[in-house]
Order: sequence, then C-alpha cells, then structure tokens
Amino acid sequence: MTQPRSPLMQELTARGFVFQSTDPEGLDQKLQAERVTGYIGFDPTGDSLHVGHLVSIMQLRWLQRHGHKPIVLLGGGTAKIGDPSGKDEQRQFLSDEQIEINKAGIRRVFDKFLSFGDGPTDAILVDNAEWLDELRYIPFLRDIGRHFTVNRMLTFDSVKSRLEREQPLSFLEFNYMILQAYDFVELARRYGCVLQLGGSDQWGNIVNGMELGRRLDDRHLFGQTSPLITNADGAKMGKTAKGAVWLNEDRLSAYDYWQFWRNTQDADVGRFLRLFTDLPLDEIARLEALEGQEVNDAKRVLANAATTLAHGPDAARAAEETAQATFAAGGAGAALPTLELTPERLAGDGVGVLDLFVEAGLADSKKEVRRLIAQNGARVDGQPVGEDYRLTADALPGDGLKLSAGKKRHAVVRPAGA
RNA sequence: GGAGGGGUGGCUGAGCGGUCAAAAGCAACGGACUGUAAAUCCGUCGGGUUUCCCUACGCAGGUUCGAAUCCUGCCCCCUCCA
Repeated sequence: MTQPRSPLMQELTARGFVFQSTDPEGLDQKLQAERVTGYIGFDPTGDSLHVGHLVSIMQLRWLQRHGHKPIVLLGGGTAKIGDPSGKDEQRQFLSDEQIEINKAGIRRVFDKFLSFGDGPTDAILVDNAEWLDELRYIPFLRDIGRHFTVNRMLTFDSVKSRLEREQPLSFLEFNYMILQAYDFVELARRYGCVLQLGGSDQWGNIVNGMELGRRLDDRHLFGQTSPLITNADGAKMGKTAKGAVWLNEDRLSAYDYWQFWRNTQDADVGRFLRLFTDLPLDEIARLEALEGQEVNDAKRVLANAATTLAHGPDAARAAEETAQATFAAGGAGAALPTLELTPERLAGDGVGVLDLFVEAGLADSKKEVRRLIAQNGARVDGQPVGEDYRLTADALPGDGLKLSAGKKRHAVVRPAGA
C-alpha cells in the first residue's frame, strides 16, 4: 500500500490502528477531499465499556480530531439478537430497561472521549433500535434479504466456525449480520455516513454493509478494521484479577485504572502509548527508547495520559500522587480504597485482622486473609501481622493506617468521621 | 422417533464404591529475585467459630456402614441412524 496522504490515515496507520481496509487509496482520497462521517457500533450488553473497546473509541476520537464526524452507533436493536461471532453460547436476552441503563452508561464513557453536539464535526449517538424495531418483515425480506445469498453467509467466519464446531446457530443469530449490514446503509442514508470501523472480527459484517450499500443505493462505502490488541504474552488485553478493566469510574476507580496502565509490560509500552494516548509520535518514540528502570517513566506517562482521557486530569494527577506516596514513599495516598470504622466497632477488643482485610476489600474471604498472613503477605502500616492481630481505637490514628495485601494491593482504614 | 456417548472446582481435564475438597495443566493469589516489568524459582489456591464442621462433582430421589463413583426419574449437550 502506498503511503496515506490524509492526516487521519497517516495518524491511524502510524499508531497501529489499521488492520484491513476495503479500499485504502479510495478512502485516503476521500478523507483529503471532504469531511467524512464514520461510525463504529457498540452493543449495549453492559453498562460500561472496557479497555477492549478503547481501540475503537480512540479511532473515533482521531476521526473527530482530524476534522471528520464520528457516529457512535449503539446496537439497542441488535443487542436483542446477539452477535454470533462471540462465543458458543447464545446471548442472553436483555430487557428494554436494561438496554436503556446500558446505553446511558456507555454514553457517559463517550462524553469523555468525544465532543457531542450539532456542529459539523460533533459526534452523535444513534441507536439502531430507531429503525430496526420498526422493521416490517416482508418488505425487509424483499428489499434487503434478496441481496444476501445463504451460500455466501455460510462462508463468513462467524457462521462457519459455529457450524464447523457443530455448535448450534439459531436463525435469530444468523440474521445478525444482515441487520448490521443494514445499519450501515441506514446510517449512510440518514447521516451520509460512508465509513465503518471496527475490530478485525467485524470484517465480514463490515464488508456486507458496504456491498449492501452498493447494491441498494449505488453508494461507495468504506470499511476498515483494527487488529486485535493483545499484550506481549499474547493474552487478550484488559483482563485483570477482578475481570474487565472498566472505563466507568463506578466500575473501576481512577486509581485502579491508572495502576492498570502503570503495570503494563515493558514490551507493550510503545505500542500502548501509540494506541491509547494522544501523545505526539516523536514523544512516544523517545519514551519507547528508554531502557531498564527508565521505562517506568514511560509507564507513568502512559498511565497519566490514559487516565486523563478516561477520568480527567485531576483524577489522573490524584492517582499518580497516590501511587507515588504509596509505592515510592511507602506511605498511603489519598486515592486508595478506604474503610471507615465507627467508634463502636473499635471499642473493646476492636476489629480482628480477618474482618479488617475482608471489609477493606483486600480479600474475598477470611480464609484468604489467613492464607495471606501465613505467607507473610498481610501488613498493617507496613508491618506483617499475625492472625491474632486486632485493631483497637487507640491503635488507629485519625489519619488512618495502611493495610497491604502483598506488594501491590493497598487500602486505608480510618476512624469514621475523621 | 431409535441407538450410543457425555454433563466434575474460574477454564481445560482425570477420577468411576472408602485413603476425594477431588490428579494434572492454565488462570489467579502470596513469597524470593527485580524496576509496581518480563522470565524463573518456592508456596497457596471452596467456606467456617479450623485436630472439627459445612457446602461441592447437571437436578431430584434411592441402594450402601460409606457415592463424584452403583440404581431410578428428570433436565441439558453431543454422535450415529430414521
């Protein structure tokens, strides 16, 4: 492929967002010639998005920053069906109420990354339930269904893999790709949208939409996918002990989010800086070249930049200060999870370690605390404690004590009201 | 509809009357080494009022001193035949 000339394509290519493209040259030319409207679809199957979605989110952000118009398409309609490409199990049906809750949560995430409004490059959020819920079956089959051959549909990976593994594929799910293809056409008609982005698993769906647009309206639509992002171990990124790394503050604190990025493996730092921050490429190149202990500086920059995007500069700064106070100075930072204990609880014998650690969220069960203690991993104010340790009122200063489970997990206990 | 195979801990997957809270691997957690990295090594890995008790091998019963293991019924999945 020749070097792209449009700023957007240069940016996306240099940062590693581009995997496959239906017509790279054509898209590049169009991007130079005019303002392009592009979209990515998100299924509102959860009330937040996680770092796995970040590659898509960042692409929409770049689209907007380079003067084009992003559409966030929420699959309120398709969420009722479930994308068969995922796993073997059929998708759970979501209630309408749940879908509304999820849409609101997702909208909150996008508010951080895009600017919405009525202007020409302002992002808009659209729900495909708007047109899918009203579809009439026979007209849809006649107008849209005629353009799909089952023969072809059977060759798409999402379907093929199901069939090959002899996993059931319901007719309901079989329709997903048609509806997604139809979404693209509908967005093209309503908003002049000509570009669909997505993960590499969406290639088939994207191509379908593009072709449907050509057959139905003689439109030239473009599609482009991004690579599946794994970490240097080859594991899908964004999985931690507690599950997904959420972008909503109420699912994952800004401090934990910051820590997630701070703990990036050395080998991933450069790639992640390019994908998940807005930092200039030459700056990233400099950070990427750091070696040995100095890569920690790059990780801190990564954590700050990524946290600023998702939670704002204040939260990022607070997270960094807490990390600094906790790890470098061995103290306790303000953003650590905090357990408050009432005077009543602290009276007399006080609170035992087992309860203390469980309540502080550092262990899931008392047994786990026992295990921690047996392995010397449970510390109060930096000192290893035994199973018989009890926290009493006079042992708890007003500014609290630091509880630690292992070297990385910390919390603070303090008297209530202090 | 008929015949056969199977449902085990977060996942993969052994066990097929007692010594089974259930091998092994992965994941996870703690420790050592480091740089809040990776790799490596050691340890842990259902819960509790912890020499004992509770819950657990698809669900519900039964046989037995004793069942993840045997029997009956039900649910679900797979294969072959129709």
